[in-house]
This record gives sequence, structure tokens and C-alpha cells, in this order.
Amino acid sequence: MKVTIKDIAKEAGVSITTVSRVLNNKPDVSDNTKEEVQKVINRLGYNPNGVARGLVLKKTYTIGLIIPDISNPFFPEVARGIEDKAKELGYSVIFCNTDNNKEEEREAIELMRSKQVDGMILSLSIGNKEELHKLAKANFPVVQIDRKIPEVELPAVTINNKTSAYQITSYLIELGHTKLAHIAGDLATKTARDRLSGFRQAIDEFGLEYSDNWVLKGDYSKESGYKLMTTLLEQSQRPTAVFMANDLMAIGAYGAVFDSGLKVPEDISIVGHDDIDIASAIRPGLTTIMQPKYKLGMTAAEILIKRINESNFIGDDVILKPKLQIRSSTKEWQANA
Amino acid sequence: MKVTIKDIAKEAGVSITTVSRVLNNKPDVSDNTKEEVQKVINRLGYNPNGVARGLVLKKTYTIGLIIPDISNPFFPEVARGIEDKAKELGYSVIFCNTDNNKEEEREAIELMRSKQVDGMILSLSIGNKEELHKLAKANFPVVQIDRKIPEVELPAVTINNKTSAYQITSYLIELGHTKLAHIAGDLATKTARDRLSGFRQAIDEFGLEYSDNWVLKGDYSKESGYKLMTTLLEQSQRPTAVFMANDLMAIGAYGAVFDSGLKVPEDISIVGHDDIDIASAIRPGLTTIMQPKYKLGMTAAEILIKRINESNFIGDDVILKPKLQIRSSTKEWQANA
DNA sequence: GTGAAAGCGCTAACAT
DNA sequence: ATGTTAGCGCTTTCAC
Repeated sequence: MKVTIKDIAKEAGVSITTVSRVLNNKPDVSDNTKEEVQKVINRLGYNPNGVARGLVLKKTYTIGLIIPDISNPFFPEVARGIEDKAKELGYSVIFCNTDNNKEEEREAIELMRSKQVDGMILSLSIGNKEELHKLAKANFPVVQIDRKIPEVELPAVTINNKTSAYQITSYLIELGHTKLAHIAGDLATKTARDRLSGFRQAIDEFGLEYSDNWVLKGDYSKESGYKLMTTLLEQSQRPTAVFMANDLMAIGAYGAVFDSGLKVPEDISIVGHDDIDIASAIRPGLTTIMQPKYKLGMTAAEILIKRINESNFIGDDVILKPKLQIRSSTKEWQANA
Repeated sequence: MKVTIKDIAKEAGVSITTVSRVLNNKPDVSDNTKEEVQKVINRLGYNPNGVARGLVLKKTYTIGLIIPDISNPFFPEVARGIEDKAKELGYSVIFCNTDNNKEEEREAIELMRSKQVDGMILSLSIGNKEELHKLAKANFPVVQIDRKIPEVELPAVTINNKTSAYQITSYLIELGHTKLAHIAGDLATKTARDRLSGFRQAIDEFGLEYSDNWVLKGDYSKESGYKLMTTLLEQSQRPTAVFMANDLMAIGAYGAVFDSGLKVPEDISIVGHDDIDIASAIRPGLTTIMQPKYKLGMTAAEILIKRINESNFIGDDVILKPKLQIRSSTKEWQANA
């Protein structure tokens, strides 16, 4: 049987209140009894029952983390940032993968709530406005990460994906490219939509022609990157540069280019987004947008926990700065006569 | 205020016992009242308090996952396997990073226990026998993953790292290499020790000479791979092939070779271990040992939960099969006169 | 078929 | 400085 506060009380010859007092470092215990009780606690190897404590305190010191997929290389670092900050502030994290599936997301949120987490960090598909509205209305502590669902008043920690997409597309254009393609991410996500929209903005502003044939809809996976890049290369009119909506798809694209007997960047420039580990490891190094993933996580956890502990604190959106990371997958392009 | 079982009872005009009965699908409720109660539950959006339930049931339907670092590319996939299986069986997972730090590990275990997890999946450094012994003695459900601490009677889901190291070293030898080096992982881990020992066994069995200069102690990080490979290359006698204890270090080694103006595999063959995503994405593709990471996770979760639910079940060790994954970072070697 | 009461392990008034 | 009591939200005897 596990040893409880009662056992300690009996063994030490005091009331459970007194034990509780020394457990929580409350005043009003004589040094003597405190010491005595502490000894018994150590001797019996007592470990307070957090569940019981949680029930009376209405606080579990646990936060929920709901993300699409921990095995997508973007998320482990943000998860690490979250866990580090949470631990620092005395919280644990319970996590759940949803694959951007609306129903999974709903269930995950419900589950977390029934587990009485003190707050949640969410990266949801775009379909789940209602769920978020409910949480907001219930005044439940939530911070969104990576993706901010539009029209939802919950704070978010993100980068500006439209800007980053605009920036990297502009970079391609400044290199002399005029035939640009984009392979979009899962358009059920806000990030994919924003990146697409940043791409189009750049195309428009620089007065380049826009072709539906050169904007393909992927799903952020390596496989879809490979497949869609293959499709792109099979077209009669080939772009000279392509913006892949994330690095994972860019990796897939490398393979497709290679398999077509072409070369990056000589025949086609490729850029990605996120700067996951692989981006700097592959050759040619992938030009991409670096997202401060760890910091994204740290910041989200920090805001969430502040929100949990200060009822009058409503977190603001935090928009972190990404950075254009130029490597070797891009080169200047001269239109030849 | 959150709605409780009491509110439902009052609103439906029944006792809380009855509400509890319909909540848990117990018999002895008339179809009529059941339906009535269910209606109220839906109307009020009631969500049972898992903490209260956990207190009386002494069961939280939560398992703990303690690993060195979720942002090490080896772990996300195993974490995903664990979460998938856990979810399937009705459990959630709460996770914690320890960086192979003994004290962090101790604290994490204690934390999990105070949170009353039903069981834990652990990947610990080798220093923590005592902690594991305590858990074993307390008959607390635990399964080890990736690394089995020696002399501890808790089931483990692993591959045989000595065998895999032996296998990949033999492959190098069969290619004609006779000057082999090994850059070990963090020797505070069982895996690193086993891989080193498999390497030495191959060296011994094939009667190759062994030099301490060619066995360097890394820590599984990319940076240490780069640094130690540089050290290796600076030596007067250079090996022609090196077994890096994991893929991450192998990536670092690629950089070191490149920066020395040498080429993989023409000047030096390199192999890794684990087959993380990057291994197949980089050029030349990294010859390595593929670990069934997702399955490792699935299996561990399955055993753990079975162990939780069947008091007489003691899980056996499961040793999964790795696979030699030959790519282009290795080539035959002819000793030239 | 239904409800009253006890109790899970703890904290927090409220005495004393 | 210490103890008594109530109660957190739920499940489970036990009685009716």
C-alpha cells in the first residue's frame, strides 16, 4: 500500500494538518515538530498524492499540448521549449497528436479538460473555430502556437508566415527568377494559407505572371513534395525556382529533381521553410526561412502559465522574427535569349 | 463554475449515484432515466472530472514517458508510437526530458509518481540502477525503452545494439577496410557501450589491429561528431572507415570530412546508426542501422498497459530486429601497395 | 431501479 | 503551535 499523509501523521504522532503544513512549508509549525515530521516522511519514503491535492486545489500543475504530429521535425524542438519552460515553472506537460484531424482535435481538447489540465497549448487545423470559441468563452487558459486560427481571441505565438513567404519569394525574384512555382502545404492549416498568400503577393507586386499550373497543393509531407515536384517538372513550361511550403517537402523535391536528371540549383532553385535540422545537413544546403522553434515553445509556455496564474492577464499575440537562411539551393538566373 | 455531477443530478432530479451509473454505463438504470440524464448531460455540456475519478479509482489512465531529449531525432518517432498505442488503449502520456542527467531522471520519476501515473516508459542513463530497483520492488509498472539498464529486472524493448554494431562493422570489414575507427556515443548510456563493444568484437574476430587513437568518446550530438571526426582526420595515421555511434554524429562527421577537403566515401567511408530521417536525405546517403523506432514505441506502450491491467503479467524483454541499410557513404577499399 | 452515506488523500477554514 | 472539521467530485457499498 502506498503511504499517505495519514500514515505520516500517525507515525509522527501529530495531526494530518500538521503534516500538510510541513509538506507545504506553511508557517505555524514549531521547528521541532517540523523536523520530526520531516524525518518520518523521509523514513517512510512518502510522496504526496498529486491527484488528491489537485482535487482540492483545483489545480494540477499540468498543461496540455496538442499538436499535429510530434514526429514532424518541426515540432520536437517546440515541444522541448515548452517542456523546459514548463518544468522551470513547476508544470508538467501531457501531449497528444492529432494529424490535423478535426475530430481528433476535438477529442484531445475534451480529454485534456477532463484531465483538468490548467491550460493548453494548441496547434490546430483551421476547421476548429468552434472548439476554440468555447474555450475562450469558458475563459480557459489557452495559447495557440505556430498557427493562429483567424477570428479567435486566444493569444498566439507565431511568426508571420505571409511575410516570411513574401520575403523568400522576393529573394528568388531578386535572383532574377521570373518563372516561380509554389507547392503549398496542407491548406487546412493557417500557415499553409499564409505562405501561399505571401507567395502570391510577391508575384503580384513584382508583376510576374501567375499560373495555376505552378501552384500545387501538397500536405507538408516529404512524399507529397516528391510527387508534386515530379508533376511540376513534367509540365511543358518549367519554372526556374520553386518555393516549397516547408523543408520536408523540399527534401522530397530534391529527390524528384535528382530523379529527373536535373540539378539543384543549376537547373532549378528550390527553397523551403522552417529550417529543420535536415536543411543544413543536405547538399546543396537548403535556402529556407529559419523559425525560432525552441523559442516559440518557450514563449508559449511562459505566456500560458502567466495566464494561468494571473486571472487578469490576457496574453497578447507574440510574433517572433524568422530569418532568411541563404544556402546553396538557390542561384542567380539569367533569362537566356 | 464548472458543472459537476451534482449539478446534473439536481437538474435531472435524480441522485448523483444514478448519474454516475449512466456515466459509466452501469446496469440498474431504467432506460427512461438514463435517457433523461443523458439529455441533461448534453445540455449542460458536462465533462466528468478525471482527477476526482482518479482519486477514488486509484487510476489515472495516464502513463509517464521519460526520455533524454525529444528534440533528438531518434525519439519523436518512438514517442509517436507510444502515444498512438496509448491513445488506442485509453491512456494519455505525460513526458519529460532529462538530457541523460541522473538527477533530472530521479526528479522526473518522483514527479510522475506523485502525479499518480499508472506506469512509466523510461529511457535512462546507466547511472540510475537504484531508482529502477525501487520501482521494481514497489511492483510499479515500468518498461524500459531503447536502453536496458543491466541487472534490473524490468522489461525492456530494445534492439541488440552490440549485434547491430557488430553487423555494420563487419560490413565495413567485408568491404576491404582494415583501418577502422569508432566514435562512441555518450558512454553514460547502455546503447553507446553496447555499440562500442560490438565494434571491438568485430575488430577482434577479424583479427584487425585495435588502436585507442581510433576510438573516440562522443556524446551523440552532431557537434561532437564534427569535432571528433576532425580530431581523427588530423592524426598521422588515418582510418579508411569509421563507425559513428549514431546518425546525428555521422552528419557532423560529414561536415568535418568536407571541411578537410576530403570526400565520402572516396577517401573515407562513414556509417551511422538509427536511420533517422536525415540519413536518407543527405548525399551521399548514409549507410546505417535502421531501428524500428515507431514499433519500439508501440510495443513498449502495449506491454506497459498490459502490465498495468494484468497484475500477474510480467512483461518479457522484447528485442526488435534492426536492419543494415546500405546507401552510398561506404565503398570497397583496396589497400594500395 | 434508486438513493444515502462513506471515503479516496489532501488543503483550508476555524477552533482551541 | 496544533487539531477538528468540512469538502474537493467522484465511485461504491449497502439499504430500501
